[in-house]
Amino acid sequence: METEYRAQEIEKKWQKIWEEKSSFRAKNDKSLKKMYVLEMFPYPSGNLHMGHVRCYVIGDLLARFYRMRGYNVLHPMGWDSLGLPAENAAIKEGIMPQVRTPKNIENVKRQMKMLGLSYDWEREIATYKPEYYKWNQYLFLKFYEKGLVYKKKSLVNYCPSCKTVLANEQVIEQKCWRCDSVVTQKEVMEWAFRITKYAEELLQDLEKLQGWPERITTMQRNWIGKSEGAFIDFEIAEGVECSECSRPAGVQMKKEGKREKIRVFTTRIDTIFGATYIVVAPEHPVVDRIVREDKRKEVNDFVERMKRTDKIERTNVNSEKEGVFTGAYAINPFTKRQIPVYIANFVLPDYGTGAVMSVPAHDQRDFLFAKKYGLPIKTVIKPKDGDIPEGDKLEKAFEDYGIMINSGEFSGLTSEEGKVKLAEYLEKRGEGSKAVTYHLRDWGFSRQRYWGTPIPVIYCEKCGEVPVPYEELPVVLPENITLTGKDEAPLSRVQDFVNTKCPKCGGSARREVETMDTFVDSSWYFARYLSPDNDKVPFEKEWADYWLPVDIYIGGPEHAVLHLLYFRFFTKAMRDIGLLSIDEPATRLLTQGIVYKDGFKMSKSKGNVVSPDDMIARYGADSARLFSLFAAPPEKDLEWSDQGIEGSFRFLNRIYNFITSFEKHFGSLKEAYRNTDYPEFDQEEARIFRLVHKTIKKVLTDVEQKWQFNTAIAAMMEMYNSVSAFKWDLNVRKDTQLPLLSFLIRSNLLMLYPFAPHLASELFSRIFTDEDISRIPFPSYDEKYTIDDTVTVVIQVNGKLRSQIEVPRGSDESVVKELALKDEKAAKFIDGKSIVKIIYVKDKLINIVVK
RNA sequence: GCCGGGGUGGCGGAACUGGUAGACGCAAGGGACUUAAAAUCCCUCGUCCCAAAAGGAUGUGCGGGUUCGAUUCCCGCCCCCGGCACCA
Repeated sequence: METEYRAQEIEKKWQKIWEEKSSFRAKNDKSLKKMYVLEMFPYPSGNLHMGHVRCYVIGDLLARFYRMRGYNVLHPMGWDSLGLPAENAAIKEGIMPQVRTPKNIENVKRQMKMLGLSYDWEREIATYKPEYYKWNQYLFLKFYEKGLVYKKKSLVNYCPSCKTVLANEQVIEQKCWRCDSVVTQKEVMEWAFRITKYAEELLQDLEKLQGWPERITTMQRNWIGKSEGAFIDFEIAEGVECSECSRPAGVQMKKEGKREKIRVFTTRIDTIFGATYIVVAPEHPVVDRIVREDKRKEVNDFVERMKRTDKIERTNVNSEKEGVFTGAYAINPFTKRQIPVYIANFVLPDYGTGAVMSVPAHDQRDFLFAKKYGLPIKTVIKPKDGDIPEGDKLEKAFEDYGIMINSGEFSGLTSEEGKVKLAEYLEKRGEGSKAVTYHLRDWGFSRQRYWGTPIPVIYCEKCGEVPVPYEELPVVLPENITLTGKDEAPLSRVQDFVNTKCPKCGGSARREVETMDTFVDSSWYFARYLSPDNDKVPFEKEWADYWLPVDIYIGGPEHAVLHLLYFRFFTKAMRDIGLLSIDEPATRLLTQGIVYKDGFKMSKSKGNVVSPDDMIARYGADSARLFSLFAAPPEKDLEWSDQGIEGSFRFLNRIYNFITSFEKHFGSLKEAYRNTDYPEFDQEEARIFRLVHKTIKKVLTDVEQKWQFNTAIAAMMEMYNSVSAFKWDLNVRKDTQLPLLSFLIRSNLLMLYPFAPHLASELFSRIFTDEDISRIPFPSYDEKYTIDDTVTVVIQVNGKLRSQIEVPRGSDESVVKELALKDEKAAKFIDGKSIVKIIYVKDKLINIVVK
């Protein structure tokens, strides 16, 4: 490619200048209006691809733009550098993550610098460094004190071949991603964050996130899954004997003489008169207490089988619903009838109360179960405008709201009324209450892995579980370890690490050997950028109060309910321990679309990666940046196109050639700059002048308000197409055209700067000044120049476009009407017909309706 | 099944609060320059009718509706993408 525009040379030059001048340092100066632009920090896997590039280029565009708009911009970058890929590479290749990670970071950082991304590198952070993860441990301890961290028993994914726990992401179609063995479930003790404590606030505050895409807040809403209903206590019936062995059903009397109870959760308390059986989860602790002796073996077998069954399979909608009768009966508090208690696979132990009342007439799942096991079906709701067959004649459950029937004194109420009345009734009698449940579960964050943050807890035989004192932080990951991938928790093999002294009694004790989920690291990193070097606190409140919340957060939508939920949770938890005073971490969220290549998401494993290195070598960073922004609106997915980037490259070339063609006038152009009207402009000059103002307006609103970078670029291209077709004659019309051209070029380069900063800086410095464009205000426009004196009015006949005329702006209907009726083209469609009416939209169109 | 988002030329995509559909770019075709090619520049480019032009018809997933006028609003469908999914 032969061209005068030597992108690589120009880019190298400016990157060096920016680096030497530290051009993009954010100022810790509270008197300035601030703008915190943040991109989700990457896992440094070694190489970037165009998917990453797109995200960073969007952030960079905004960061550079807001600097020009006069903001004190914070635009930092760091490395999410703990986690499984490095550990697995270490297992495979024997290179320790401590060695590999800095190398990967170095390369990615090189690529970012080659793209000309304007980060404040002074604030760089890396989560793998003890100086960072020390604060994960600090926050753990603070949360621990607040009761936001606890240990619980839970089911996790486990690979029997690798003898290790796997993260959800590592389970691909129920198989271990590394060895292809079928993953099983294992119940282990693990550490968890009490995120459920914030369920309601996390849900409510979604309202505040007006600057987030609705689909993200909707996904979070669904994930939190609030469900309003009631708890109802069912007493276990006494004295119901087994018909075969005559033994009483289970142990019904507790010590205090109270009866055993099963609490169920329902959203349809209005159907309770139709509850003909109870189903509890096989894991439910009550099962063991109520099971009738003759059923014990059958029940135990079923429970054991369920424990072995894969959780994913068990919770699959299509799985066969099966259950076993426990032999016990419960008393329906409204009908007072004894109804059988079953255990079944489809009742989940950790949702609601782990027990449900079954109303087969009004719940399809219960209906099928009842049919299968021959349980009674009783209709208690009828449609508001019709009748319903008796339960045994139903063909499927009637699930809608309606009118209560067969419901004693409550018959005749609507479902809605019944819900309120029945809950009140129960509450009064102490047999239940209104209740709310959530789908959201606590966040189990223990990982039986090496490359993560050690959990700062010590187990002492005498004192039990003891948190590591703050002054002993960080608990550093030991390096004298060989990673084999065969152990459960690699740290458990490092005796120096495990064996320690109890901080309380000084006796011998053992350290926790599990590490934290890396989502912990990314839940608060946005605040660490504010005080990256502070070794006394995770971040200084002073600066948090100034910089936070993040104004614009950019990243992929795949984090909708993972990172973005944890990130919100941490913000609230940190607020409650006094570290922050904000409720939400980010005001505006931009989720950029995925970059595809050949129909697949661009990724290393698919082997369809387009490297920024190649693109930069061929076209330069500015072309790569421009195309990333031009190809589609930022939120939309995009197919990478090699031809597309060529188009962007051509555009930059044309700008370069156009501007440098005036090289001998550069001196006078600098002096001639002027952005106001000239009475001496001829019509064409005035048109160009106005076009520049219009383009500034378009670019400004597209970037600042609409985040539509593709149309902003299109507007600049349009302007270029017009001005390059214009016959410039700087010799004859020097007095008007020099200032016009100066205005045009200056505006053009300043507008281009956030998109293609190197080229813009280069040409700008050749003509105007060496000053950093970041400090020059973005061009402004004058509204009066964006409005033309004349407008095109469309002539329609019966709504169809027939002709168009130029008229002065603001022309009256009478004037336009006269012109329209005289119009030859339109006349053809009017002649011989009668005019019914005429609609005139000022400065837009005139529609003549004829018959 | 439920919840979101979306269907516009050969392709990526434009279109203000209902008012010229297809901006801008890519690809394609033709031409200029060149010994030739690349690069660059100019022209054409939704579909159909007409030899072509002029002109006309038609056209924003499908079918209806409201309106002088609908890509935009309403009703009923179809399809695609993403998320959740036995949630009681």
